[in-house]
Amino acid sequence: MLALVDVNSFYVSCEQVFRPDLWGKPVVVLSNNDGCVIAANREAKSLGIAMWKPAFQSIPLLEKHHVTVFSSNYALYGDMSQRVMETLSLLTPALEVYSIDEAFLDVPESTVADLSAYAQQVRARVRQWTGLPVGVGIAPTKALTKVASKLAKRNRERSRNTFVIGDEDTRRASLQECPVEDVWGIGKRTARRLRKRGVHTAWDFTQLSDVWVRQELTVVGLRLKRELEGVPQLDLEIVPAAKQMIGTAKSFGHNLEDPHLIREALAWYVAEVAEKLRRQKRIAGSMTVFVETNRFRPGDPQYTNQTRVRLPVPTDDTPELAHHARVAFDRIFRPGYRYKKVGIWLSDLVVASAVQQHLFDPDPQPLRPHLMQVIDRINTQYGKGTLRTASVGFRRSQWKLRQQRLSPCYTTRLNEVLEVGTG
DNA sequence: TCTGGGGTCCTAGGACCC
DNA sequence: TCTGGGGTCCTAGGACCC
Repeated sequence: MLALVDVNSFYVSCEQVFRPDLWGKPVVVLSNNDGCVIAANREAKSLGIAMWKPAFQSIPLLEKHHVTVFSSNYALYGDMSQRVMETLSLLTPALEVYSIDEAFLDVPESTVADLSAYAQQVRARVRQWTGLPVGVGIAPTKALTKVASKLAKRNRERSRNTFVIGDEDTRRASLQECPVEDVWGIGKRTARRLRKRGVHTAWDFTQLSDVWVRQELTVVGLRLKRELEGVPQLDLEIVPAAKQMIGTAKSFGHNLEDPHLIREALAWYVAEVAEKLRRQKRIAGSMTVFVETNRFRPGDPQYTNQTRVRLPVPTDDTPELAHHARVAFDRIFRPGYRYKKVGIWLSDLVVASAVQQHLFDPDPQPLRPHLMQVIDRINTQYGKGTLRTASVGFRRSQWKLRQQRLSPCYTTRLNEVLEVGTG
């Protein structure tokens, strides 16, 4: 049996752990750039606050109900996530970290006799050690644990945030209660198609023929059907698979027309992504650079383009990557548009030690890796961008994201640690 | 005025090879 | 008048996840 553990309203709960005065009150967290509401606790949802709506459209409602609003604080959420995962790892023989707030656990043999008790134990332990509330869904396959997890949420009081699909009758009843669009792996588009064919629940989906599912929804759909039937198709991935791409693409605080400013933003993103690459001990063989105008302003002329560059030698060197990124950018930049976003993805990643030198590399620079190490160390200690290439410039305030309601980095910055008043 | 970011997997179709 | 079959690699685009 597998267990899916997920933190309730994860981002909001992280904020509340350090603001206990906010438990029981409506709280939301905004996306990057303070653009949309992306997380809301139950109290906020019950006020009718919609997710993924532009934040400025929700402001009247937020103010009317005195909802507390935070910008996203990924340093905090990332660190809290690690604490949750470490706690869970002590409660299971095998753990897959599935996302920032979810993990699949192999249920220990010794607890199979009383799965509900195990679920409660997991909940209590995470609560005590991290302060965060979690839900637990237990079932024989990953897709079914997802269904169980939904049901655990639907009736929190009765289920105490846990649900077990342990026998055939429960499986059938659970699938019949589960709307097809709530099934893991069935998105909006597919759900619409399925509903047109009279498939309304997860159960209906399992009644379709294999042939049809394979043909219309590819092997992915077929795998899903089996999983819902209780036949495991997806193994626990205990060792996280190496990333195939590493990238970053963030919207600007304001739309930009000036290519010089966009190049500076791109240089900053390159530095971020190169550092990520080095941390994962990988080098990149190619990169994709892309630009986008603001698609939410249909009145503006729209333009998006991307280009892929194969690097002469795979590298993790920031200036080298920045050079190629700039060349790529100049290839796709067109004047006369108001740009919203520039992004870079690195791919063809290989283990750094496996680097194949270019036979005719005109300018091998054996000291560069050391330079990168020094830069990374300084920036870790003194803050991102302390030491940077000149191409990043000094005008970050003209494009950086808006974060007007950022909470302190309680657990990762010494000078922002929570203080307990003395009187 | 203000609408997220970071990923994965799959398929179709074109270019190219022998 | 008639123009193969089998295969790989690459890119673009769609769909999905959290």
